Amino acid sequence: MIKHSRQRDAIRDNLMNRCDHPTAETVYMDIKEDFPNISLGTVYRNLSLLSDLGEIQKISTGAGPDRFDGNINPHCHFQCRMCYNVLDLPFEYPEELNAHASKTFPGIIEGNVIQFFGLCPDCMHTH
Amino acid sequence: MIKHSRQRDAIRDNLMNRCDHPTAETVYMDIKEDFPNISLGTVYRNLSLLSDLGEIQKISTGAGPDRFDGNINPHCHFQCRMCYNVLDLPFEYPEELNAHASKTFPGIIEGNVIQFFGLCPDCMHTH
DNA sequence: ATTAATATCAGTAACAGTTCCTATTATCAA
DNA sequence: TTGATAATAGGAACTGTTACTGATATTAAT
Repeated sequence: MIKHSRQRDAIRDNLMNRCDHPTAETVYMDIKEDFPNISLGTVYRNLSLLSDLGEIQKISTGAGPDRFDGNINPHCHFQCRMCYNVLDLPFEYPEELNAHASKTFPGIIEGNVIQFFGLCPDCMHTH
Repeated sequence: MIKHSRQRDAIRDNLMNRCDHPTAETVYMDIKEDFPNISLGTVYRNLSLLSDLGEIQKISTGAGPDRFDGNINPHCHFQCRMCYNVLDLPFEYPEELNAHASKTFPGIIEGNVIQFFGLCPDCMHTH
């Protein structure tokens, strides 16, 4: 049974009201302004819970810490190989991929993650 | 300047002669049979180097340690959410994705990673 | 409203995976 | 050969994350 908590609300709200893809540490620093005593462990625990509940999305890129996204609509992410920033990709998500892959796979495919990498607009110009 | 090393050869050969997707630890244990004194750090350093050189592929799934793949042909991976095993998906790789994404992205897209998740054939049956 | 049960908390220790450091050894060009 | 230096073994250190603890907050039942 899940009980309400002000800290969890603040974490959810923080993620819903931003368009970037913050790390747990970033969320922690932000929320500290309203909850000076909040613990980093609490942030991790709730980000993990919200992700399990499907309210937010966890993004593991393999470069640096995990990121989190309040937007759970299917979309792709891009990570810059110079600044490691993560951006949304505004192109239409290829919904048919799961069905396509399922045809030749003897297990059960439940979902997929598509990540692009390269140079972000900023790093492309400054380099 | 890169010098030759027997340890690096062994690491490369190990990856090339297997079809699964071992962790650094697994490669380390395997190679220890031929190089009893090899260091885990050496394995990590060379896996990272070979990956940078494009001779092997690093797979970060966000669940458990990174995996490595001696097959650098474009293909997709599947990770089981129960046993965390990583498998190759034998379907035709959607080569056009980069071009598709580039149309609406103001940066430079250099590559992409597609990962599927769900239940592998083994866990599908035993559950 | 009070109470009892317990989910969540803050704080901190522990943990896993990986990288870094140092003195020694192996490789290779001259 | 020999000299320069890349690579090594071994282990310490680091980063990101999870687990543990006793205290606190939330909820349902009285």
